[in-house]
This record gives sequence, structure tokens and C-alpha cells, in this order.
Amino acid sequence: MFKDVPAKVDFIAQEHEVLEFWEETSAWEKRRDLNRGKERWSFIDGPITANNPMGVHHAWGRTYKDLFHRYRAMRGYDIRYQNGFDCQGLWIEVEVEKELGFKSKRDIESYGIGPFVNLCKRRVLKYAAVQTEQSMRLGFWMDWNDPDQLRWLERKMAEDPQQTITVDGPLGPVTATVEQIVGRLGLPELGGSYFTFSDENNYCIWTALKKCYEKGWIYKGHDVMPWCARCGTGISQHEIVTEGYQELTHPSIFLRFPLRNRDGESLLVWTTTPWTLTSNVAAAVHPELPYVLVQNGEHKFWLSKGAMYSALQGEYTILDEKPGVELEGWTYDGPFDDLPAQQAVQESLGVSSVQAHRVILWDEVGETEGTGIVHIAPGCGAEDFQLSKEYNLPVIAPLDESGVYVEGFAWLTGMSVNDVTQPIFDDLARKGLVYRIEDYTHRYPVCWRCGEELVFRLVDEWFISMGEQLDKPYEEVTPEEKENNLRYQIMEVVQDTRWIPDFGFDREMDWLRNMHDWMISKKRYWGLALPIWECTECGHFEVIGSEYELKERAVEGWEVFEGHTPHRPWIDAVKIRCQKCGALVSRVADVGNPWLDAGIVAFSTLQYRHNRDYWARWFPADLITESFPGQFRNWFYSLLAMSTIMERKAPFRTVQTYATLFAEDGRPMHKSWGNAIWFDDAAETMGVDVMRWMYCAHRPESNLLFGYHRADETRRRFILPLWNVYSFFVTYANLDGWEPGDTRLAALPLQLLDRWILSRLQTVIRDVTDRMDDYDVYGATMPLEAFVDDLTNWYVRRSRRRFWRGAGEDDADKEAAYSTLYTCLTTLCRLLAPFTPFIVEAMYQNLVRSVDDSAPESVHLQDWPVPDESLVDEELMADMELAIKVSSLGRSARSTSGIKLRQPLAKAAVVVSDADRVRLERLADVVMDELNIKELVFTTDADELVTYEIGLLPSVLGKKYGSRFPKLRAAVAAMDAAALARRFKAGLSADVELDDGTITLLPEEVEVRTVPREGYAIAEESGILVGVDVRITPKLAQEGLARDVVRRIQTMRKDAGFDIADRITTTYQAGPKLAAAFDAFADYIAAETLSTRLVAGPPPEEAYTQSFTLDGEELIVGIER
RNA sequence: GGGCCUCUAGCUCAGUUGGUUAGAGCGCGCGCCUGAUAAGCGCGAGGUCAGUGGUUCAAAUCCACUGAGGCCCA
Repeated sequence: MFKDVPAKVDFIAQEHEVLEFWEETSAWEKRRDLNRGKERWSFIDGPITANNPMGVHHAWGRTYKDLFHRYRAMRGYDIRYQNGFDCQGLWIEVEVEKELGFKSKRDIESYGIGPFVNLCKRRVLKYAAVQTEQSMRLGFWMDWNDPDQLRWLERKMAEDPQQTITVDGPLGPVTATVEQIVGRLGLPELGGSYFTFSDENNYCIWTALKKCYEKGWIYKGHDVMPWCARCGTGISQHEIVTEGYQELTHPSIFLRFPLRNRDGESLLVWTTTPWTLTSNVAAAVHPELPYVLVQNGEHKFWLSKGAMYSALQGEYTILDEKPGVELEGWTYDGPFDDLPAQQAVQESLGVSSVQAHRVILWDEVGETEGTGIVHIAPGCGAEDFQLSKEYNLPVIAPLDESGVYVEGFAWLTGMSVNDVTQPIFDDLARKGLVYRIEDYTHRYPVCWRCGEELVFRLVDEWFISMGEQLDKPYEEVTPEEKENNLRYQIMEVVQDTRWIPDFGFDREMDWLRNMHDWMISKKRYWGLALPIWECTECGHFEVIGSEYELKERAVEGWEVFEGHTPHRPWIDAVKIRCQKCGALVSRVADVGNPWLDAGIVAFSTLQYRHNRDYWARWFPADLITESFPGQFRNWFYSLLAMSTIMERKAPFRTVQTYATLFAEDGRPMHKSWGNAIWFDDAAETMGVDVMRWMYCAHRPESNLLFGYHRADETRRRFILPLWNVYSFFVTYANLDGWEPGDTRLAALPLQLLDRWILSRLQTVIRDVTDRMDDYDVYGATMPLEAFVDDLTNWYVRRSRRRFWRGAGEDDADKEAAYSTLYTCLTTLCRLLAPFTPFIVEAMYQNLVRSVDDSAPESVHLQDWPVPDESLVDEELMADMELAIKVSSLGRSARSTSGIKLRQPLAKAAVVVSDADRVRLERLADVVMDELNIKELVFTTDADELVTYEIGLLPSVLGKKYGSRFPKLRAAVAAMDAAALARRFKAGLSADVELDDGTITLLPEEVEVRTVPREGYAIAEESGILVGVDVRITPKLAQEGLARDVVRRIQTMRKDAGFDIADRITTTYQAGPKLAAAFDAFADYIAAETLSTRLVAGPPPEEAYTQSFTLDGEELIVGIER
């Protein structure tokens, strides 16, 4: 016996039961061990930032990850199952700062870098535990750490990171300090997820950076960069390009720069960043644009001709006009020439900014905004800085790392850049330089983490050189040119990778083509300690490639560092000797860009440094899968870059990507918009099988609108029908005491329907396997949905009577039906196991395990099904497809006639080709039963049912007759359609008279369309026409009544709460028509309603009684068990 | 600023090389079926195919411009 299956099941509760079952039976461990040593399938997980609970957008990607793992596991592959957590970087720091209420880097310094770094580690442990639990809830099978152990480590870190503890690892107990244990998480001796803060991950990056250093690719750049004053750090190109811009409104100022030696004339200049005016050095004009001198009130301004209308106010007259090139070299008085910084002589150039003020030429100057004259402050803008190099201009850098004016700016010194706009306007007004001030809205860069507006600041940062950008396509780059050029080496590596969807390849190549040198430093605290030791005496710097090398080179501070993870502040104690000048050298204070951390994992997690054989076995990954927005320049890029640096090999073979998740209203999920759905809520409300199917049954390259309505739809469309067919099976199997034997399907008297659904099943196995091998998840879900639809809405619908029969009634046929449905359900369990692992586990436990102790303990320990080609019958599937279509058309025809399906009708006529007729005749019984008709007749001549219309095929005739086509159409419309139809059907041509001659229409140039004739209901689609004879004879009417009665009694049985198998006595009181129907169809009514007796007369008191009106007569029915 | 993409029913999206009456799902209205079904099936209403102009016998489809939105890169 199977366990009874409730029609109404609590899927959520069931999922929790399944989770417990997996836990108790160590199902995942058994799955992994089953495949040990077999062919490998290698996956590298893109680390999730362990900084907050995971969201439903993470669940999308993690569903894919789990899906591919489970699928490959069932295919028998050996898999590593290692999840990754991204642990280091500003995003963690920002959250810890928020918790502590810190406002700036000074707060961190006074709190202490060591304690702060420990807090960052603890936050990672805390959220790694949360995300681990959430991922398990999703059904994501990985080599997870025990979340409680992560939390325990977090507490131990809080108590004392230096206390010694012992933990169990896969290879035995490990004893070390808490800090050391945490630093070794994910390594072979501890197992579990990898953490990018691990010692191994950090040292592995050292190795990579050392390789870069040896090739001469590491350098210190002196450049103007976007800078966040709050975070006190530069923001790299990766971080700013998209999410780093906001529409902001700032006060902009038009002001004049009085020209020297041109009496009373000024340059009219415009800027949206007034704070940069303090550092003005030059003014740029476009060499070819026309510039004009205008008299505007008391002033004479130079500005570009194209900007006059928008820039000037009031009346003006043009006094002079010159191309920009003639303005070059004019000198002017700057707005802040009173500041010491402006007056200071720049050592290398021997001039001060004040002395340097002049007009320069720049092709990038435009005249659509501002005045066509651009104020240049080389210390405050990237392009300005480039120009200063070109023109040998002094550079003034006004801000410190907190965005505060440095010495040399008089009254501004000590003020924050955020507070100076109005004071500067006031100062300029006093100096009489302001023309006008107006608000201006533009896209302005902001810090992607804290939202602070960025400033541009002259800084020293460390870079990996990407190599020259050659002015030719990648294909033409020679091996010699690639030799010392990282950019083209990465592009070369990309050639060995497959991108899904394929536009990813072009995007990545495009990013690489345009990629600037990679800024790898951050002036922060929590992150990779950049292994760069720079001599302050002679400027020589070295990159250290490992902890062993460092120990060898250390001349001071090793004892301070020893026993700690390679993080600030401990690592900063270690000094080495300068190889050039012998001075004592410290590490640069910077930490690394976190994409280094994620980029190295194809090496650090595969034991590259200590077990190269292991690495070689698992590298490269067969698959990585991540969301594509952003990752082309982030993880995909850094993974490719690091792998190129290390081995000049692709780190993955295939990358499968997907788009962005939005709320159901089409907008990004946003806490304050009220459209956000938290993962935990989603899981406990919609259920994770539903979520997973929703993710999978979606084209990955389109954005996914995620919400409860869509979840309901998914459940209704797929999960419930699946459950219902399972419930149906178990209900009747238990009634009949059916259990699966070892009877082979082939030995059973299979009906056409059985053979059909079994054939369909094989094609589904074939198609799903094919799609999954191609990493096409959406493509794999479609045949599964279609199959469940076929199974529930055709196979069971048409076969249900075979399951209802009592014992002894054609047992062989019943056996065939049960065996067929059982095979479908158990196979479906395996096919769906990677997609919806919970519901199929529940089904499998009942369908298989409850009757067979020797079966694998979990559905996920089964092998992936293999199609049985001997069961495939293409002809039968084509036949059935046609029968389904004809049935559908027949129902449609009946529906238009308004006669309910319960009313039997005499016949339906099907107009089909001879070939299709042969197909349909084999399945006539099925169609007749479905349509509730007594006879199915076939004809190739539809005259009885329809009249005709002649449709001209424009694709043929339009081409042939061109502009005469409309006339031809009109002429044909006026002719006798039936006569034409007869000619064309006989394969004859027809002449059409036009005013400019006769056209001969050939049969293949037209389509003969049908229109229903009076008295028939018809439906037609793609060349098949079904007509239903709607005439109801008294005999048919009586049978219809009998079926109505049965229907009523069945509903009563249900209402009365009788069991499906209960035998009943039925008593009835009816008028003459109904009584006659009861008489004529007594056997039928009794059999259908399981009535052992049918009694005419008033129902007894104790019977469950209802009354109806049928066909104008009253009917009272009583039933009792 | 440059490049690419999108705009089709109330919503989410299909729509082959230009070619017959522009489709699906959801939602809505009506009906049918049902002793597995919280389901299922059918019918119907609902469209200026973003706008304008052009090419053509024929444009959702090709071209140009305009508008709105998105993505990538300066």
C-alpha cells in the first residue's frame, strides 16, 4: 500500500519534512560519495558577498547552480560542491561602520584597525551562517559548513581571537587559534565553503601579483581619480561605470576671467563644480569653433558663438569674431590668484599657476553646455590632468583624502568640499567676477557604496598595466604583440570560452578592448594586504609572492605578525631591506581591490600552490554561472585576468548568464517602495519548488519579474497538476491494492494511449537531457511542462475509467494502465529531481521507497533516466497529436453550438487529407469518447458542412502580378467561390478576366477556405475541419438525461462525504421523462454511481437527499451507504 | 557625447526571408467538464503594432526622422 496522498497538501510543511529527511539520511553526502572517483564535472562558484541575508535575486542564480549540480550528479559525475563567500572589501567595512556609528576613517583609526578588522571577520561569519541556512532552505546542495559552527566561531572571535580551539575536519581534528581556524576555512583540512578572506586566497593573490611584477606590469600611478571623501578612497573604473551615476542638481556658475592685456575683455567661463575654481590653471577653447566678443551691459565677454543664446542674459552686441585657435595663449587673471597655492611656484616647471593662466586648445570642448570655454583645473579632473601633461601646466591638488582643503588655500583651508559652494560664490561676488548662477541637473558620479558625491582628486594608486590598446581588431594582433600585453592575452584566453547567451562573448571582448589599467589599491583597512613594499628613500618597490618569501625577507616585525592572518594591522609590522639602497622598507598601507579576491578562486580553491595535481584535475571549470549585468567587468573579467596572469589559460569552458530580477511591477525591488520580497518570506509563502520552477521556466536573458502572483500562476500551471496526477494514481492504486511488480511493460497488453504516453516520455527524457547538456535550462523545462500537460489532460483524462473498474474486470488492462502511469510518474520524479527536488522526493518516497526497500534511499541518489528507444513510436505520436487536435476542434465546435458536452450526439464529421484520415481512424474510439459522439465520419469533401472562400496567396501572386494584384483580388471576390473551389480541388486552373487581360490562376496559387453551413457547428485549424451534427433525437436526449442524473448523484456522494469505493442504495422520485431515463439506463446509472440498488419512490429519512429540476421535471434523490 | 537594443491587447511577452483575418499566457466576461484536480477545457470582449514621413502591388516587419525606456562605453 502507498501512503494516502491528500489532495490538499501543505507544500511548505512538506519541504521542511524533506529537508529533515535529507539531513537525517545524509542524502547529500551519499550522493557525493556515490560519484567519487568517476569522471569529473568541475564548477567554480562565483562568491556571494557574506554581508547581508541573501535575496530572491541570489536564489535565481543559486537555483541554476544547484540544478546543474544535481543534474550532473545524477549523470554520475564527481563534483566538488564548494560554495564561496566573498568576504573582504569596502562593502563589509561600510556595514560595520554603520553598526558602530562611524562617520570617517579617523573613527576607525581611533577604534583600532585590529579590532575593526576582527569585527569585519565576525560580520562575514554571521552572514555566511545566515546565507548557508537560506541556501539549504532553497535545496541548494553544497558542502556546507554547519551554520551553528560558523556562529560559534563568530562568538569565539568576539571572546578572544587568540584562544586555542579544536574543530573537526574531514581529515581529522584541527587545533589552532580562533583567528587561524577562521583563516583556514574552506581549505582541505576544514572543508566547507571557501572564504575569500582565507590566508590561502590572499597569498594566492600575492603569487599572481608577483607574476605581474616580474613582467613589469605593476606600477604606481599618479592620476586624478574619482574619490569618495567619506570612504576616503579612490573609486575604480569598474565601480563607477553604471551604478555609480545619479541625476543630481547642483548650482552652476557663469563667471568671468578678466583677460590681461585686452582692456576690459573677459573670458566667460562656466562650471558645475565651483570648488575646483580654486585650483584653476588654464581655460580651454575648441580650435575650430567660432568665438565672439560681445558687449553685454557693462561687460565685454568672449564666448563661443554657439553658446551666446543659452549663456547670455539681456541684450548684447557682437563686437568681434575669431576662431578658437586665435585665442590660444591669451593670458588672464584667475578667480583665486590671491591664494598661496596659486602663487606657489611649481618646482618642476618653474612657474606658478598665476603665471601659467592662459588659453589652451582642446578638441573636446563643446558649445551645447556652458560657454564654449572650459575652466581647467588639472588637480581636480581626469581630462584636465591629461591636458596639464600635454601643455606643461602646473597642477594644484586642493583636497586631502577626507575632502578637506589642504594648506595654501587661506580661508578655505580646513573646510570640507561639501561646505564651500556658497562661500565661494560669495567670495567671487565680492571680487565682481560672477555673471550668474543657476541650478543645473546632470549625471554625476556617486560612491556606489555610501552614495556620497564623488570628487576628483590627484592620488597615487597602484595599477596592473593592461597593455597598449592597439588600433586594430583582435584578429590582427600578432603573437609578438601579445607577448607582453595582458589585454590581448586575456582576449586570447576568451577565445576558448563559450558564452550563453552568445552576446556575452562580444561584451567581454568589448570591455577588454577598452579596459583601462586595473587600479588594484584602496586606501582602506579590511582587505587583501597588497604585498608591495615601497622604499621611501629611493622609491624602489618590490612585490612579495608568498608568506615564505616574506619570512625570508623580513628583517623586523615578523614576530608581531606570526600567527595572524595576512591582514592589517599585523602584516604592516613586517619590514624588509631595500634591495637598491638598503633602507628599512614598509608595506604600502593600501589594501586590494576585492575583485582580486574573487578573481583568484580558480587557483586558491583548487590547491594551486600546494597540490598542483589536484588543481590540474579540476581546472578549468566546465561551468560558471552568474548574472550578467556587471560581471563582464567584474567577476568574469577578474577571473579571466587572474587566470591569464597565472597560466595564460581560460579558467572556465562555459559561462551561463542571466539577466536581472525585478519586482512584479517591473521596477527594481526596493525596501522603501514596498515591492521587495525577502527570500525567507518567499520561501515560506510560495515554497521553494515553486520558486525554483519559476526561475527555471524563464528565458534567462530576459529580466525576471518576481512576485506572489507569478508564483501562484506557476503553482497552478505546473506544480498542482503534477501533484494531482500523483494523488490520483495513489488513490486508485490503493483502492485496487495495486503495487509495482517486476512485470516488464513490453509484456503487458498496452493500449494505444499507454504506448503513446510511454513514447512521449522517452522523447522528453531525450529532449531534457539534450537541453541540460547544453546548459539550456529554459529549453529543458518546456518539454517537461508539455509532458505533464499531456499526462494529466490527455492520458489520465482518457484513461481514467480503466482505473475505476472493480477487481476482476479486465485485470490485464488495468495492470497496463497502472504500470504505464507508474512508470511515467517515477521517471518524471527523476527528470524533475534537479528542478523541484522537494516535491519529487515526497513522491518518490511514497511511490518507490514505500514498496521497495532496496531502491535508493532518495530520489537524488538515482541515476538520470536514459530513453528506451524501443518505446519510441513516432507514428503513434503524430497520430495522437492529430487526435488531440481533432478533439479540441470538436469541443470547440460543440461549444459554439451551445450543446453541453454531457449530451451525446450522433456524429461528427472530420474533413482531412487521406493521410490524416488513416492516422485518425486508428484513434477514432478515443476521439468519439472525448467528444461524446456515436460515430465519427471522415470525408475529403466538405461540401456537406461548408461553403467556400477563395484566398489568394499574396506571396506567390503578388510577386507574379505586382501592381495588378489588388485588381485580381477584387475580381476573384466577385466570382462564384464554390465553382472555383471545385476546379481548384480537382487540380484545375481558372481564368480571371481583368480589364487589362486574362489571368490564369493555378491551384497552387490559392487557398480554398471553408465557411460553415447552416445546421452544423464546425471548427477549423490548419487544414483540419471538424463538424458536429447538432440534431438531438429523443433517444439521445434520454441518454443525456441519464448522464445528468449520474453527474448529480456523483456530486451528492462527494457532498455526503462518502468514500470513493462506498457502495450505495439510491432512491429516486421523478417525473415521467426522468423515470423513463432511469428505466432505460438503469445499468449505466447504477454502475457509474456504485449503486447496488436503484429504488423508485420517496427516499427514506436517513438517506442523504437532494432535489433538482432537470429538463423541466423535478427529481428527488436519496443515497445511503 | 558615442554605440547597441527595445517600444505589439489592461499586464508580461511571441511574431520566421515584407505576404491571407497580428498571436500566447495572465487578468476580465460567459459557458463547459469533473468522485484526481486549490484544477482543466472552450468561447468572447480587448490592438492606430510608440509617432511621422518614405520605399513597395503589399509594412508590425525595410529606410529616415522624432519621442519614450533600457544596456554598454566615454
